[in-house]
Amino acid sequence: MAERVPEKCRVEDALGILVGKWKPIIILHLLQQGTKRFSELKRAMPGITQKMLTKQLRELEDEDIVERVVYPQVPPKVEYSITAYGKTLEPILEAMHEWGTKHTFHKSEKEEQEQSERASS
Amino acid sequence: MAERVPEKCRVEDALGILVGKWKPIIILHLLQQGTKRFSELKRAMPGITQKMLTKQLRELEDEDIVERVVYPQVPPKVEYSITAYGKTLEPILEAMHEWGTKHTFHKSEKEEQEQSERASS
DNA sequence: TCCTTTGGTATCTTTTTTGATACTATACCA
DNA sequence: TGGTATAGTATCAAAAAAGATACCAAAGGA
Repeated sequence: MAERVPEKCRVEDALGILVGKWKPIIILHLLQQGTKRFSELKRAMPGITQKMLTKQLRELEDEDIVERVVYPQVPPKVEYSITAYGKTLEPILEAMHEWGTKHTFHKSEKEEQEQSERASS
Repeated sequence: MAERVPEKCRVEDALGILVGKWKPIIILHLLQQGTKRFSELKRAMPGITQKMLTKQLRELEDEDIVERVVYPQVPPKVEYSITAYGKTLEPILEAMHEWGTKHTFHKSEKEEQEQSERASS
């Protein structure tokens, strides 16, 4: 791709949305499991605090990745789902998962190699 | 892709390598410009501190993404380049750049829409 | 002799993220 | 009357990331 006017780097924009200890997990979960309510998400992610989950969901909502629907009930019911736009993230996540899988393998290979080097010296 | 044994999510592994305020910039720069010495990298990224650049480069080196070559000279000369393995990150970065570009557009569209909504109410 | 250059390291401070904990409203149920 | 469930918010503390600044070695040049 020869670009005569070098466009600004937008990698960070994508990164900004995926980053955070919980965001990829939340997105993946909603992509794979469909609509979920708050408490279901929370139960599905052991270790996350309410505050964190709320915050991450709000940020994803602001970016139009996640949709939030409130049912006027008591006790409250709020459902979250991935927007059509949010689904466009899927290829990136898949590419990252694939690369990550290879990387895990690559790292363990490298470690073995280093160990045998140490052993023979 | 029907997976019977659900593999562990590796998105985070990829994310871990790309994340950091400067890493994508460094990787992209080295991918596009080839081998560079430390001072060239630093000059190319206004705002980065020496400490940060060193740290990020070390981490990328540890992950086998970047190679570091020291020339025994005074004053020192150290060259950095992307490894063959590091080049496998390119498709991800490209996908992210592409998505990020669309996202920038999407956001500005949304804002315009919200503004006209406010105006008509 | 002193200054410059390069590629760092060592400390300290500030900012940003993340986590822990307590608290709230309100319908329903026993 | 008291307890439960849901989806939060508010406050404070801890940890992690980033930034500012000072320092170092040793060759070469003025």
